[in-house]
Amino acid sequence: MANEDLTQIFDTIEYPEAYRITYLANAIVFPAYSAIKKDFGLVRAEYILLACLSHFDALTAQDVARISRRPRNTISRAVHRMLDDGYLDRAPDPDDGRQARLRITASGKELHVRISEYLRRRQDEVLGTLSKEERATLSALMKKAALNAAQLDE
Amino acid sequence: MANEDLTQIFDTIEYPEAYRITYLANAIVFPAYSAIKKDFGLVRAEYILLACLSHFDALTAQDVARISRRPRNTISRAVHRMLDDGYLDRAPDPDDGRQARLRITASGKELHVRISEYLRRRQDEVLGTLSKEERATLSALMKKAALNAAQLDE
DNA sequence: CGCATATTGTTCCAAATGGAACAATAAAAG
DNA sequence: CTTTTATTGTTCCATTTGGAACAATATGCG
Repeated sequence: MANEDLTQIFDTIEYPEAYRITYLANAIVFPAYSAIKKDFGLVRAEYILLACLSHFDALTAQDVARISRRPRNTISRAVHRMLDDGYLDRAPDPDDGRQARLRITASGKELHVRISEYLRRRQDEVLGTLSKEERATLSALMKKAALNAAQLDE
Repeated sequence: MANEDLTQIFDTIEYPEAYRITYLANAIVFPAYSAIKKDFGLVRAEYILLACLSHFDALTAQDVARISRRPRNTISRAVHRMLDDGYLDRAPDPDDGRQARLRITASGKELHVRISEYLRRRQDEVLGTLSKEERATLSALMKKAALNAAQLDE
């Protein structure tokens, strides 16, 4: 250790892009996640659920699992808690007895708006050194890769 | 659900860059992580430990915790398991009785090389649609942001 | 139709996780 | 020097996590 530069690994690691991506993800999500847990008592699967349902009309638990790449049972538990707390509504799908359609309630939406602020703020801090153009470029390239990733595993 | 486009959220989410970053991180890390756990029986903190020690001469457990943004106790446990398995060496710091200097062994390094392959391969799949120039641009911008993030919390 | 196979949501259980408190050591303050 | 304050690594404990098995329903195929 000593006072070596702890960031040299950004260049020496065998998978530099993957490392930087996960590093950035951690840098954004961990502090925001801690604050959200502390201030609202929500675990990650729960605010992911809110986020998904805020941007789609109605989803099944399975949809949320796919979108968020989390195991179904994690989502299942989150659904129960959010139902109990009144942030979600659930209605059986008339065409398929196995699945249920989930919708966010007004109070769920309101909670999501408050939580998004935490993530948006931390995102802006982490990306604060990029110029407007750099940030737009980064964003566009990440979208391209993310669309590819989404397609890879479908 | 229906067959709506599950990727529309990339554009509608309140924190688009943060969302894309974590989405990409998940897309790369989750499959690789599962495979590593299955094939080598290592949990995440353990291969993170290997990765850190493969790229620094000697680190304390605390250094690793800082580099990887994980709680100290998680790292502490990983250190014990890796010591037992012979992937690490530990020596008390002569100048500071509280800390111990960790080094990777030859077999630890060998294991790290094999594991990196999983991450590198998945990284290349996910970034496969980017041109060489695009990928270089993405990589450079992420490094800039990551360096900023590293500085933010020190 | 009838039977194999797949999918959805759930429960079970063992393992991983992380906050908090702790002892040991070091550094800072008086 | 003595007394606070900080840091390191560890253990404890409650919570979260995710793989596996499960029942219920749906789909594919003969």
